[in-house]
Amino acid sequence: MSEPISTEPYKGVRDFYPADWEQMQSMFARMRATLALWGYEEYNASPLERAELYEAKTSEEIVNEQTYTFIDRGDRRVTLRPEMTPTLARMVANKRRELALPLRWFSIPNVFRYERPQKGRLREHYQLNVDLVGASGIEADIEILSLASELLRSLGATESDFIIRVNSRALLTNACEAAGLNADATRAYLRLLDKKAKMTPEAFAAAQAAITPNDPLSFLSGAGSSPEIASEKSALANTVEALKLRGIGNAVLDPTLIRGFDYYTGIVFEIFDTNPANPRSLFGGGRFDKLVALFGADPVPAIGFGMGDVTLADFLETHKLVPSGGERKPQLYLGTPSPSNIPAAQAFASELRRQGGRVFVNLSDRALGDQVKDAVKRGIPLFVAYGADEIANNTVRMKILATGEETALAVTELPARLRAGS
RNA sequence: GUGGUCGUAGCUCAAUUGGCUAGAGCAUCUGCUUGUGGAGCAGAAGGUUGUGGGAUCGUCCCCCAUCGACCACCCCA
Repeated sequence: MSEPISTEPYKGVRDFYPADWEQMQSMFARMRATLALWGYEEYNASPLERAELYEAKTSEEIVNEQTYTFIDRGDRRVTLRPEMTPTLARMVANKRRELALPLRWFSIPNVFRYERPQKGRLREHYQLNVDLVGASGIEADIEILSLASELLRSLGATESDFIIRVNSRALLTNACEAAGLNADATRAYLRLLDKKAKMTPEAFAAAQAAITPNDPLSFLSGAGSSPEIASEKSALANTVEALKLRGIGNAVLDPTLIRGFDYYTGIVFEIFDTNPANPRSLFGGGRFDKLVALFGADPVPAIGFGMGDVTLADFLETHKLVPSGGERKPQLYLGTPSPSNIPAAQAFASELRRQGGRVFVNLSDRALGDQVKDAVKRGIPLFVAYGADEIANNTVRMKILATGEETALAVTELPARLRAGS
């Protein structure tokens, strides 16, 4: 005998029992409904990708230390996708000539990172990815930011629950260039800036001095500022202003906002929870105009964001916005006075299902009273016994378990009652 | 990858601090109750105390390792 196999899921991943999955699906269903209203189409892909896909542009640390990468039996290096954007870019590049740009696409993939699990962070999570591909310019930026806001609102959040911080990678890299930083120094500076909020001013100043004698941020205005910086700044300000005019008042400029991925080229944004109990970043995104061109295709501008299910669920939890599920549960428990009635009950259930009823048929030999209890425990709202009497008379008694009320019905009336009660 | 807290029944927790057969509530199953309810009563089942070593006359309790969960870093969603 070998060791018994553990029933626990693999470290950092979750099992979804029906109640859990129902909750996930109901969260996703609302997002899908909103996205459909905005004309976004759902796509999907395999979680397996060639490892090279991530080596060019995803952040170095993620690729080196946080991916599941292995060699397959054909000596190919394979990575379990840590994020969806490179897959999207690959798919777009692959069919570049036949796709009608701009694309409004979304997906809800599971993505994988080899990390130490903790609050809001697991080794596998589901991440809504929303992208607008093939449109550059401020109107595309505004649409994506509006949609990000609308998705939270469609889940019940209000503007006071979150804040949208906005910045521009182009602005920062231009400023670094103006300050005389080379590409490596720029990257180091951006990483540093990303941590600024967590550092003391003295520590930040010292770390900055180690990279450059100049303060790149000082080139964002005044004498050192270039025409490119000026135009990017006004575009960013216009974006925030336009959002206000369109009813999104919780967007603010934040010159220290960076985001981790190296592929961002323009606007970047991040949504933060305003609740002091959960002050973390909820999700974010940005513009990645050069990613598609990596595949040798023509450049295609794109902007999008990714929203993880774990942080989103935490957000909904802290704001008491947890969606209720239940739309897919059975409506009717068909009880059988005797096991010998089961074949007839199954046939009756089939007929009810043909007419749209969601029916659960008892398979046990328990007494009818226990079957009623069973229906209550399963949360099935209606109970009908189907036995010799019902078969002989073509009538049933439909019991509403919440109230105890019983109604006598011809069997032909039952489907309409199920549709009415759904 | 670094540091910390914690692992007892399916779940939530006890166990007089190292000393009798590891207990209770909830949940499950059976009976009272063979054509319709959640209650009640009676009963049953459920444990190698995460796992493996060690120290001790003796361990759920102490030590080491390991696995897992949680928390803070790192990084990020």
